[in-house]
Amino acid sequence: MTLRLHNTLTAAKDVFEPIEAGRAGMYTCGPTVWNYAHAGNLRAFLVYDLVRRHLQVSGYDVTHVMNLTDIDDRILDQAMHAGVTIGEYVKPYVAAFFEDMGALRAQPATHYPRATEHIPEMVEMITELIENQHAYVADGDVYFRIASFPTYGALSHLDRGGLRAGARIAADKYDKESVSDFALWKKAQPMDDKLGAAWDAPFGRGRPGWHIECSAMSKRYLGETLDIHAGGVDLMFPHHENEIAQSEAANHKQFARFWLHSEHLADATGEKMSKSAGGFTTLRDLSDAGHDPVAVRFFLLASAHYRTRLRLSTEALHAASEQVRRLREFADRVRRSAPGPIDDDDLLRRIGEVRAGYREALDDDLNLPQGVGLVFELAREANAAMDSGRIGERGRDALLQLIDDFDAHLDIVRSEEPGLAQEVERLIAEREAARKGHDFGRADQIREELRDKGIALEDSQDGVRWRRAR
RNA sequence: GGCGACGUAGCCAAGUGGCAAGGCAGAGGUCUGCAAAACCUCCAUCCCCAGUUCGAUUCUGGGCGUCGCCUCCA
Repeated sequence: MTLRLHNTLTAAKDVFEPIEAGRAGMYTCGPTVWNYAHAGNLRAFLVYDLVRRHLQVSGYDVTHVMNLTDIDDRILDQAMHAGVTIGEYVKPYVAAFFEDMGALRAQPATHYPRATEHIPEMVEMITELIENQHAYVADGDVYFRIASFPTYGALSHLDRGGLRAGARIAADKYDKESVSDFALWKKAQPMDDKLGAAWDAPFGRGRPGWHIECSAMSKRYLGETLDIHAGGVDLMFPHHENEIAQSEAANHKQFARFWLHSEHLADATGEKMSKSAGGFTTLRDLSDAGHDPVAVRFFLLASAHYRTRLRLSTEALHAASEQVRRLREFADRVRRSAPGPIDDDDLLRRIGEVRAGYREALDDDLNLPQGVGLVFELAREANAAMDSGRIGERGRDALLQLIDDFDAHLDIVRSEEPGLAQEVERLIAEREAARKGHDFGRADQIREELRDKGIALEDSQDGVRWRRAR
């Protein structure tokens, strides 16, 4: 089986081959911690998690680096208004980011480098770029000279001539050779020292531009050529294009072999969710509205392929939460099943088919939605088999393996149900006694009491089952 | 203006040159003390028009619509 990933660089699904056999180095653009991450940011971060998990499933030893941008114009503005240093300003948002990632069950990255902790690496790279004529100093600022990098635009397939010059910047505000030259270093402004946002450098005191951090930090942790670089589509231009220019101009080596870009999450009106546009939804908002973070995870990851736009809606979130519930219920039932010595070759064959199909779907550019569709199909068949006792040891074991397969990506089943609290157990026993005595009034009353505590009871042939419910 | 993507059921969506996955919602059943869960059944002429083809939802062209990027952005 071969893993194929859609590579923006070639605009095709390429077979993934790492530089070093068995190892994969992945750099992913993390959050700018100027605010809470919104659901669209989280989608991108979960896509990184999916890539990383599937690489692991495929047998790679993955080094995953995700940067934290803890200095940029927005942070500077906000810190100034709040009258604190950027370090102080950013702190709660960094904490919130890790909380969110934990709640969403994203595997922690290997490294979370912060821009402000890697200034020397950036200064070094900028120095190199100035020395080899790819960058120049202009009135204390340092710019990358795009004219010196002929393949600029190759990633986003943008023709430089077609760019609408000066659309968003006042061309006369800067001393640039060309309007599209971008800043590597910004001269310190009067307030910067007070904000803790200025560093000394051979080319003058100041702070780094946005793009240089990724080039410098990825090199520090993963070397000059990355196996995979991932980010949201909106970073493709100019951010990733600039990273390529900086890194390749400084290192004289290909920067990244695979570029993966995840599509946007749209809001209910169908428009891209963005912080600057105002209306955006955070994980906290969703939790407050009663959505389980794990259901949010499933929604963001499994309801649509990562390269298609996905629209956030209450109905879609509810659907995701039902899907999670069904898969958990299914896994729980398989675990509890006590199969006999039964010939279940047909079921076994189907499980084999679905496991292979699931793997194939994921190998085909991480098509988790398709894989999940297969899983649901099989869950129905397997539930029917269990309903009628047509499941044997081997079928049960194969189902457990399948559950492990999909949970390696979804991570919605494991570490569930910590064990019956004694009080719950006592109430269930009391209710069972009442039912035996045909005191259904008391039995229903107990079930209601437990429901109020968030415990749902289900009477089945194998006894009473319980689960957490909202 | 330049570049690009998308349009599949009430909703979210996968997919293929040959009878259109899956989930949610809905309807009807089976099971159950009642429920729940599970299972069964039902629920789509794939935006429109041409063309290529034995055959098009899939390929080509045109149209309509929605959205993204074009130096804040995941």
